[in-house]
Amino acid sequence: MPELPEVETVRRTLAPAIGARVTAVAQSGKPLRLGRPMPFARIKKALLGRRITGVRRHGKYLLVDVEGDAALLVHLGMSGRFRLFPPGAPVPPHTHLRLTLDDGREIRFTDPRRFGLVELVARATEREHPALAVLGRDPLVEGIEGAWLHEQARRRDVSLKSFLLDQSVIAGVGNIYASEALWRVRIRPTRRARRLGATEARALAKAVRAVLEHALDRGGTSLRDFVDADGVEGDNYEYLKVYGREGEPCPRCRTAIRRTIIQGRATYFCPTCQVP
DNA sequence: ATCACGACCTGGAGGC
DNA sequence: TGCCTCCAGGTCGTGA
Repeated sequence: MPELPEVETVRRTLAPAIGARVTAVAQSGKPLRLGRPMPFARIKKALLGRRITGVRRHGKYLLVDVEGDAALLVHLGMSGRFRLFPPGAPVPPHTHLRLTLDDGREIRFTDPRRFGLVELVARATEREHPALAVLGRDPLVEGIEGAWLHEQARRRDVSLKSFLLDQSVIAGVGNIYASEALWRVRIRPTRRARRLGATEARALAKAVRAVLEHALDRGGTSLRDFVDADGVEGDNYEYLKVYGREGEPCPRCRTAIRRTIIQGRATYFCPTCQVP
C-alpha cells in the first residue's frame, strides 16, 4: 500500500494522538512479516501508562515515541493501516494491535495480508534495528542531490527502476513513484543505473522529490487500501501520469503507455518519450 | 558480494 | 450465484 507520501500522510494525521496516555494494549496474536509474532509483552510493558510524545518517519517506517526511551516501530507492508479511531468505533477485521488512549480514542494497526511489521525499539539505539540500519537517505528528511545520486548509480549494475526501489539507497520510493519519477525525466525504467549521466542524475533527484511532494500535497495515492489515520483516502491517483495507465495516452506525446515487469513488479513507461 | 526470483498472505476484480 | 485466475502500494531468504 504505502510509499513515502502515504506513510507521511499517516504520520501527520496521527499527530493529534500526541500527549494522550496509553491506558490499554491489545493484540490479535497473529504473526506479521516473516511469520514472526510482534513482541507483544515488551510492547505492552513499554507503552502502558505512558504518554505519546511524538510520531516520526524514516522512509516507509513510522516511529511512535512514548515517555521513557521506547518507540513503537511500524511498517505498513502492502495492506497495513495505522489509524486513530474515535471512542467506541467498531474494530475492523485483521486488527493486530490496539492502543487505547485515556480519552477513549484508539490507535489500531490493521493488516489483512500481514506483510507489515510492529516492533519495539529503544530510541537511543534505534538505528541498530536491522530494518532501520540498512535504510538510505529519505528524500524529504535528509534530501538527495544529483551528485550523490549519480555516485550511487554509477556503482550499480541494475535497472534504474530497481535502483529507485532499493531502500538502502533512497528510503521511501516504491513501485508507483519509481515509474512516475522516471517518466518525468524521460528515461526508460530498464536503463542500467550505471548509464545514468550526471545531468540526468540531477534531474532524477529533483523528479523523485517532486513526485513525492506532489503526492504528499494530495494526501497520498489510494489504489485500494490506503487511508490516512482518520480513514480518509488520498486523491493523488488521478494525477499519476503512467502508473496503472497501460494503454492510455502518454500525457506528453499521446503514445500508448506500456506495462512491463521488472524484477517481478509492474512497471509503466512511455515507449516514445522515455529513452532507453 | 550482487542480483533476480519466489515466497509470504488476503481480498478484490474480472472472466466464464 | 459460484468458481477460477490474476493482481496488488513491500520485503526477505534463497540460490545462481
